[in-house]
Formats: sequence, structure tokens, C-alpha cells
Amino acid sequence: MSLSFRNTLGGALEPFVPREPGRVGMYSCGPTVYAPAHIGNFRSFLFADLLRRYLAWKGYAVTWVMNITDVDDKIIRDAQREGVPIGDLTARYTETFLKDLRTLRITMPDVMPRATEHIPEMVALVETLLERGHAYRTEDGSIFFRIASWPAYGRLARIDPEAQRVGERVESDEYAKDDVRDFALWKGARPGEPSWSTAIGEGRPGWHLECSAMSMRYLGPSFDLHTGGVDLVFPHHEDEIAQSEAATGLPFVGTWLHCAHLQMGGEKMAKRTGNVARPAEIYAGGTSPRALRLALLSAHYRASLDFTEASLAAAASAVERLSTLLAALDGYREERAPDPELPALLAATRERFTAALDDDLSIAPALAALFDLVRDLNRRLAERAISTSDAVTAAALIRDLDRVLAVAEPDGEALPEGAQALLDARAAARAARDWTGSDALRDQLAALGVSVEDTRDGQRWRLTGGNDGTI
RNA sequence: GGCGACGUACCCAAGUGGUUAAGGGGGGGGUCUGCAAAACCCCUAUUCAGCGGUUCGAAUCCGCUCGUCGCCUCCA
Repeated sequence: MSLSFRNTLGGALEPFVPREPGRVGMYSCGPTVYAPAHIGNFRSFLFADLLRRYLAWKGYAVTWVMNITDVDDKIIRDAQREGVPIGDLTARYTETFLKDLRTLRITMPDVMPRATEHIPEMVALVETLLERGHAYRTEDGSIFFRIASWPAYGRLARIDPEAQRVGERVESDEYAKDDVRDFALWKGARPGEPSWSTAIGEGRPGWHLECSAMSMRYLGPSFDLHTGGVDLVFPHHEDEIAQSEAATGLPFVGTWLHCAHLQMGGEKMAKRTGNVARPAEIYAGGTSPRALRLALLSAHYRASLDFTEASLAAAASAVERLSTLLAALDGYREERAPDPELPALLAATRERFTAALDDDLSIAPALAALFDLVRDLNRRLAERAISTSDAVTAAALIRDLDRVLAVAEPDGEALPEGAQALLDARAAARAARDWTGSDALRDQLAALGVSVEDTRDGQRWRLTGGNDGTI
């Protein structure tokens, strides 16, 4: 079976065929940096990361672009409130965002273009749209996309533009336009707002325009994959398609992938309603980043996921199970003949894992394959049924699969000050069968956040307490 | 109102026409261990929201009912 995705455009499960064999261009709508992103946002970035990692693992040369929206109504509003230039605010939250990405082990995108650094590309796009008759100016210097000029409008979201409900908010839009459904490409300058002097006038870019201009700047007029949350399907991505294809005359994106929402307490996590949890709060509660990562990754990306304390605890236990096995395999020493069944077991696991992810990134069966192997290996370990080199081979497979998942390795390996001396002393005490001394040392280590376990292959330690100073 | 997704054990979650309904978490019992921890073994859904229908056969297909959620607003 080959790699397939459920394309939002058309809704069918389609074999993935990149435009250029072996190379993939992928764009993800990134954050608007006026506040720390919440874990609902990170669910969608984590999904994009899983996609990117899996494509890379399969051998594709991936170019991943994620924009940073650093000019926007809310940014302007909050910067004014604080009395600082928008750049101060966006620099601060961009830094927070990048740190959060790293902590969650999200691969750094190859390019993270800022909107404010791509004004010329956006202006060029608007000029083309004006020339081609798809855009018009209004009295205040704004420029709108004329939906009536683009018959394919509504194809992605499967909506009939004619039937669009005209709500009060649409009508109350502050910018005058010919048709309420038209969307702003360029917003005319207003007093007190940042603006750029350009060939199309003084103003600032509309949100949809940024993504079209920056994705095409780095990936070309047509590229393979575009991801985002389902809430972006309409109007954001619909608008991106309209303005991009109207400007270039070429198909914009091959496959659109949208991640379902993260819910909390039965409703969508959203800044607007205040129903949010942020990574920093989760870590402060003692949960490790990789547990959060697995919790957000473990449901299929198109299924909505309810975030709860229980889901976090389950993920934390699962993640511990993986790293405990890796530690056991790493420390295992048994000079014996290789286990003849092991190669087939490992190969079957890899096959199940791959077949699952090939099927529209079905993570649950992929995890099932991995955990079946975990149980099997633990059993063999307990029975001393594999050799030292078998253990090395098995650990290598798990680490290889974990290049896609990035949850198995512990977050931090650094021992606290003085812990090594205590560990050494305890090993000596155990060698002398001094149980009282050894237990006392174990208590001291526990107080330092180091839990010690005794195995046939010797003493093994791990850091407890979840967040342990990673990044 | 329009469009869309979904309802599987105590919790999360696979499975979408045919072997014993994956996997994770939790709970109960046991084994191993100086103790602890980890790990392993056994148990925890004769049943897939409800009701009809199609079929030799349905959690899977069709219809209806009930329930949940999302989008239609510059939200990931």
C-alpha cells in the first residue's frame, strides 16, 4: 500500500503523488503572535510535524514552510494597549512560540517567513489581481478580492457562495466593499496603525494574502501539501485558493489536510472564549513535554480530541513505558545465541507501523504495532531470551520508529548535582549486600528527583517529576 | 437555516461485510524481587447510541430516531 491522504479538496482518499518525485513542498498556516499559543494550536502544529517527520522518514526531501503572522488587528490592538511598537510584541511572542515548538519536539520548519518581511511579494500579488480584474479598490485605499469574478469559489469548503448567510458581523465590517462576501487583500492605512508605502498605496496586508504570497514565494505557484486546523477551511483557505489561482492561473495546492479541533470540557479550545490551556501551564503541573506531545498526537488528526487530565496521565504512562523499555534494552547483557524469531518480529512491526501511517497518517494502529512490540520485547527480556546484540538491534528499531513519533526518549538525562556519587555509593552498598545503606541512598536519590530501580543488569535510574529542565 | 464530522468497555481509542472486537490508561488477582520499582501472566465489551431494513452473514451497508461537536465571523 502506498501513502494516501484524505484531501479536504474533494474529500477523497487519494494516493500521494508529489509534483516532483521524491520532493515535497509543504506549507502550514502558523501562529498570529500576540499571545502564547495554546495546546489546541499546537495540536495542529504537532499534526504537521508528524506529517513532515513521516515524509522525511519515508525518504522524501521535504521543504516545510510555516508563516508567522506578525501584523494583524489583534496585534495592533494589544500593542496599542501596551503602548509599544507591534514589533516588540511580536518579537516577544515569536520567541515564546519557537521555544514551545522546540520543547514539544516539533521539527523546525525550513522557512518561517514573517508577514512584515514579505510586503513586496504581497503587493506584487495584489497588482496582478488588479490587472486581471479580480480585485478592486475602495475609497479608503483598501483592496478587495471580487468573489463574483471567481466561479470556483467555495469548492474547498463545499459551500455555495450565493447561499452564504449574511450575518450581522459580516455586514458590520468596517471596510466598505461591493459585496459582503468579498475579502480584504489590502487594508488602507488608518491613523495610529502601522502601514507600508507601496505601489498599491499606503496600507497593510490582509491575512489571507500573506499565506498565498509567502507560500508561493518559497514553494512556487503550485505545491504539494497545505495544512491547518479545520477552522481555516473557510474562509481562510478558500480565499487563499481564489487569490492564488486567480493570480497565477495554475492549481495552487495538490492536497489540503485539516486537523480537527482540540476540545476541552466538551467544547472547542479557543482564545476567543478563554477555554484554553497553554504548554507552560501543563508543564508546571508536572507533565513532561513528551507526554503532552503523545496526548495531542494519539488521536487521528481528523477526529476531534477531548483534552483531559486523564488523557494526559495516560500519555505520561505510555511514554514512560517506552523509555523504560529502551533503558532496559540499553542495559541488557546476555551472551547467548541470537533469538531466531526476532528479525521477523521487528520486520513485522515496521511493516504494520508503515502501513498504518501510509493510510492517511492513522496513528492509532501505528502505536498499537509499537506497543505490541514493547510487550513482546519485555517478555523476551524477562525470559533472558535474546542476546546483547539482539537488544541493540531492537532498541535501534524503536529509536528509528521514534524518529516519526519523537516520544520515546526521556526529556532530560542530566543527573542533579551529587546524584552520581550517591548512585555509586548505592551500587557499592548493594554489592556488599548492605540493604539498609542501599535503601537509605535510594531515599536520598528520590529526594533529588532520581528514582532507582534494580535489575539483573544492574542499577537503573530515571528522573521523576515530569518536566525536568528541558530547554 | 445551510454544510460537515461523530456516538465501540470504567476512560481514551482502532476496526468500515465474514477468524477469539487492536492498542494505551485505569482497576482486580498472581509471578518475579532482600525490599521497592519495572516487567510478565490472568481477569475487566457475547457486544459496538436506539429502532427497523438489506444480506447466508453487519460495529461495519441503507433508513429513521435520539445525542454530541464543528464551520458558515481576519479562530489551529
